[in-house]
Order: sequence, then C-alpha cells, then structure tokens
Amino acid sequence: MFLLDIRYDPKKSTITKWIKDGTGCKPVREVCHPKIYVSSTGKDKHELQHLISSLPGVRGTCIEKKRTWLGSEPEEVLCATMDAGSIHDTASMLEAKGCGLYNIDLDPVRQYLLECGLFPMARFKGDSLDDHQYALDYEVPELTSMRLSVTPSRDKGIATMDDTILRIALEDTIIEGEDEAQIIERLSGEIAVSDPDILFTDRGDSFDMPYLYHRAALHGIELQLGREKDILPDSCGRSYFSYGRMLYKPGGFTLAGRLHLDTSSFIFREGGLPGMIDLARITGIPMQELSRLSPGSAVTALQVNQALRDGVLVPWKRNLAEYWKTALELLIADRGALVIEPKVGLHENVSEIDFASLFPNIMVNHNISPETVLCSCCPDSSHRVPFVHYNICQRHTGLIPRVLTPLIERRVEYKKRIATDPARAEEYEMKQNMLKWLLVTSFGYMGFNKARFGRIECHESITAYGREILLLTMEMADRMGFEILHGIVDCLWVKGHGAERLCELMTRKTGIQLELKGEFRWLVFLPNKSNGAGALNRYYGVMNNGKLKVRGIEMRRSDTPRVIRDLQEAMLGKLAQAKNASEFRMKIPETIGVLREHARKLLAGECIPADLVFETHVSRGSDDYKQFNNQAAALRQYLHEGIKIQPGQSIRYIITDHSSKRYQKRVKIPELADETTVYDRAKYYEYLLRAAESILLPFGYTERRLDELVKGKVQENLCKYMVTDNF
DNA sequence: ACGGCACGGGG
DNA sequence: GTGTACGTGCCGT
Repeated sequence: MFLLDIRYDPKKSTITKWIKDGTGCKPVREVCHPKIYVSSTGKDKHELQHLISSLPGVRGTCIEKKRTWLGSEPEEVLCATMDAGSIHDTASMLEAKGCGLYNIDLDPVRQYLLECGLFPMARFKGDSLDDHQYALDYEVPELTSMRLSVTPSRDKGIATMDDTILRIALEDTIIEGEDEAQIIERLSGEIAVSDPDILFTDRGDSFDMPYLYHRAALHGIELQLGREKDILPDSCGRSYFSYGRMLYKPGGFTLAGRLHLDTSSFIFREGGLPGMIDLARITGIPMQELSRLSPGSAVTALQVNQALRDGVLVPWKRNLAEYWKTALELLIADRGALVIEPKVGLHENVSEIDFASLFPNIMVNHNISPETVLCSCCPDSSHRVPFVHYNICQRHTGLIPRVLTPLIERRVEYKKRIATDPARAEEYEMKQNMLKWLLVTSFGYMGFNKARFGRIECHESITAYGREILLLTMEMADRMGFEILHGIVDCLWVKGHGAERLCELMTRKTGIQLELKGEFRWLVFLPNKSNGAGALNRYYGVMNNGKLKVRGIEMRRSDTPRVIRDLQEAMLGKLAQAKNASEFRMKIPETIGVLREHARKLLAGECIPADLVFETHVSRGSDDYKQFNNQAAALRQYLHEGIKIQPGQSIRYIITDHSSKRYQKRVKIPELADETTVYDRAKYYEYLLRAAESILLPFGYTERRLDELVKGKVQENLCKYMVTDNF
C-alpha cells in the first residue's frame, strides 16, 4: 500500500489520504487542526493564554518549549490549535498586540505529514509505515496513467472558452461528435472506467482543464475527473515577479485521489516521474502541488522541515512583497562572483573547466548558514571569510549545511549508479538532475530578501569564497603555463595542454571537484555589439567529440523566430566541419553562401508564417505599456479578438509592417493570418543580417558588409583576403 | 542619448 | 506562493 496523494479541506478540517493498493485507491479521512505558535514577548503568559483561548476558531491552547530562531535556546511559547479559516485574522490581531507569531503560513498537509513522520508515496504494511523518507532504494507503486488533451473548434482562429469542443483525446481514445454534452459525459465515463492514477496534460491548468469545466457547466453537467467530487480552484491564477521577470501561474486543477500532472511543468521536464517522486518523498510535498512549484520552493520546504524537526519555529513573514534593497545594501550585494572578460576571437586548444556544485559545496565546507555567519558564540574564531572577514560558528553545524549535505551525497550516489547500473541509468539520471536543480537554487535563495532562511551576509560569504577559489585556480593555471581566456563564477576557459593535471591539483587543494568539461578543437568568443569588448556568455565552439556548443546568440533565445534560428544553425553547421582554426577560416566564405541563400528565400517571400513567429512573455497588461512596441501591438490585437492576456503569459506575432503605428498593421497574430498576410521582408532581412553578424563579427563582418556581400556588390575573394589578415 | 522591454545559465 | 543581480540586444521617444 502506498500514500498516493494527500489533501486538506479547510472547511471541514479534514485530511484525506489516498491509499493505493493492488485493488484500487481509496480515501482515508481524519480530522486535523493546524497549530500556530505565539511568543508573549514580555506579557504575562497565562493572561495571554486566557485571551487566546477565548478567541473564535481556537480549539485549544497549551504551553510548549520551542526555539524562536535558528540557534537560539528553547523558550516557553503558546501553542494554539486552530480552525484553518481563523488563522490569519487571529494572527493579525495578536501581531498588532506585539506578539511574535510562528508557523502561520505552514501548509496543514505538510504539518500533518511531519507530525506523523509520513511522506508522499510512502509504502505501508497494514497500518504501519514500512519505508524510510530518505532511503535511496525504495519501492514505487505501479501507477497507471492517461494523457488528456482537448481540441476546441477555434471559431475565431485563436482558441477561446466560447469555442465548442471539437475533440477530446484520452490516451488512444478519441472522443468527438456533434453533441458537446455527450462528448463531456463520455469523457467522464471513460475516466471512471479506466480509473488511472495519473492524468497527464500539456499545460492543462492553463487551458484544457478550465475550458473543460467551463463547457461542462454551460450544459449543467458536473464534470468529475478525480476519484471524488472535484474541488475547482477559486482563483483564476496570478501573475508574479520571479527570476527577474513576470511569470504567470494559472490556478491549479488538482484532482482528488488522482494526480493531474503537467508534462511541461519545470519539475516534470527536468526530473520526469522518477525525479518528481524522489523529490515528493524527501520534501514531503504531495505530487500535484510539487509539480506546480519551482525548485526554490522545494528548497524552502526542505529547510522548513529541518528547522521544525529541530524544534525551531518558522516566523511569519507577512509583508514579504514590500521590501526594496537600499543603495548601500545593493552596493554590498554587488560584490558578487568573479568575472574575467573573455578574449574576443578564435582560439585553439581550449579547455573548459568547472567546479561541480561550487556554491553548495562552499556552504557545506565552510558551514555557511544564517545563524552561523557572524554568530555571537565564537566572535574571536580564526575561521574567517576571505575579503569580508566575517567569523563563522565553529560549535554548531548550521541549518543550510545540514539540509545540503544529504542532498549532495544523494546526488553523488545517483551519479555513481548511472555508471554502475546501466539498466536503470535513465531513472537515476532524472533523479540526479532534479537534485542538481535544488542545489543550484539553494544559493540564490540566500540572497533573496523574501527567503525565510536567507541572509545577505551568507550570500556575500559564499561569493567571497567563490572568488578566492577561482583566483587560486587562475594562479595555479598561470603557473602551469596556461593562458586564461575567460572565467565566470565557477568556470574557466584556459588555453594550453594537460588541463586534467590542473583539475586534479585544484580538486585536492580546494576539496571541491574541478571537472574538465571539455576540450575544444576551436572556440570563438564574441564581442559585445555595442562596445566591442568581450561579451560574457556569448560564444560558440566545437569540442573534441565533435559537439557544437553555443551560448548567448539569437538561436539560443526562446523568442527568436525559426528563420533566424535556421540561419544560425546552418552557418554553424558549416563551421562545425572545421577540425582546427585554419580550417575554420577557410569555411567562412561558405557561411556567407548560406546567408545568401537564406536571404534570397526570405526576400522572395517564400518563408512560411510558422517560421516567422516571435514568441515572447509580456511583462504587463496592454494599457501598461509606455511604448508602442511589437508586444503592445500584439496585445491590442489579442484584445480586439476578445482575449485578455495576463502579465507573464506568452504571446505570438509575425511582423507585417514594423514602421506602422497601427496595431492591426504592425503585427499579425499567426492564428489570424491568411493568404493576404504579407510579412515585413525588410525587417526580417535586417534580423537575418544581424544574426549572421553575431557569428562573424570578430572576423570583420558587420551588418553592412554582410548586406553588401549578399547583394553581390563585393567579390567573395575580397572577403577571403580580409579573413586571413585578421589574425 | 537614454529609458523601456525581454531573455539568459546549469547538466 | 515567490531566487538575485546583471549583461546583452534592440526598440521607441
């Protein structure tokens, strides 16, 4: 028997556990009230307890000994068992009275699991747990799954909620017909009969699910896709700022007793089902919630779980959004990682070397955690952070290292098994990849002003150690006769032979694995187009195994139309045939030929609309754009069709007349395009030249020269002359 | 010239 | 329920 899913109903204060065994999946319910904690800070404890006991929604109170911050001694605090619906009002009132409040926004499901020592996908024997949360070898239930997708009639070209359902595909079954109500009823029937554990969709929360329930409601049908009456999301989604840009998260259509998983969600894409199950087990986050989260939330969950197990309460962070760094703080934070400007141009015999999980390893090796950096118990410690000279606790291992150490070890073990257990290599690869992402995000969280267990001094300390390690590596490389071409954060590009030796030496010296990522037959670092200096993260090259590595240029961007991507791929394809630098130079004229052919096709109007589409995420609503750009024009066009795009959602458009100030003329939404739609050839040609320039700029080819070459004003042999002269 | 707007990286 | 900051290119005013 396995714990497939678990959810909380705040109205009825009940936990429902969905237990799967050989015969099916059944709900087991129990009443459960979440707990909150209150510290009295100077007031009389018993008077406060008396007051809280009398508040509405409070089921009971008691006094417990807990730590109110990492590393502090346990003290007496009040614990109130609550109706979930009353928590926020009660907390606000007590906060206004000057009380400290804890565990306020802890999900009741996670509280419950932690208290019972349970976790998603855990195995039972009878009534008792027969599993271990952090086990590496565990049994996974045999899960049955079906893929669901809905096709709307697209009456206006673009899919809308007003379209009738054209067709529903449920795994191999196609449901279609004249009568929409019948289609919906048949879907319900098919799912009830097949009774799958998982329903896979492609972005089902964004379209398929809300659309299906909306159509069902129009016919007065109460659609049920879960194993019990569905609970629909009460909000239709929200936009939020993350990763430096606006994102949009639709309301989650999670089902009762059946897992609705989106195959294009980040966690599924990166970890697949094995990675997601592994992560659900160790974080204690149920599969359906987990599939809708970012790895940062998984990291937070691990930290919160560890803190709670240590008897530490989680402070309520209620004004999370209203905090901006001051200029001084920004100055401090700015002393980030080390960057060496790349040497622009073509290079041979280059090795890329890179420290594995540098920042997580630094946090573990140097015990970096909010309560250990600048701790008050060892102010005179000789263990100091380089450059900033903070003292670090020598007596206690911090929360962050205690969370990270098992993750690092788990990943190392999975990586080992990829090699030793080829039959399950793919599964272990997905699991280790998922863990890699947790490690990557664990660093950024330290400097994140909204993180529960973040602290800017930790962030600074980590980058300080990072700088020291990279500087040491550069010194060693220099002494061994390598030329340093470029370096960034945890990675160096060095010119010379025998980089393995350098890796071995530095691994031994730092205790962190320095890996030889690859040796390049040749490598081109590209200049910044505005000032000509070496651009960080813009380069391409061919490794010894023949694989092309490309970073930063147009073809790597998600908003680049296919025509541009195709051009760059074709040009680089030619260059990739070169075995060394001199062959590379000989290949350049061929890339001009490639450009000429692509340009001819484009200017002749032979490109198909699908290849011309720009797809971007909008950061604001249609009215909030200060400038009339392509995005604003496309948004207006969507709105004209009755479609409201939320900030963070993506739009698609083709440029039809880039200089036009009229939104209907400037761009065209591809679904609305017809035979009369004509793309802006001059503009796309300009983009084509720029994309070619991105690749060839170090060799003297500017956009203008490329234009002349394409149009045939300059002879090709002249450009050959230029090339050989360039080095 | 300068501000507005969007996207990247990792293995 | 939520990673930062920054580099880069291109566009509009």
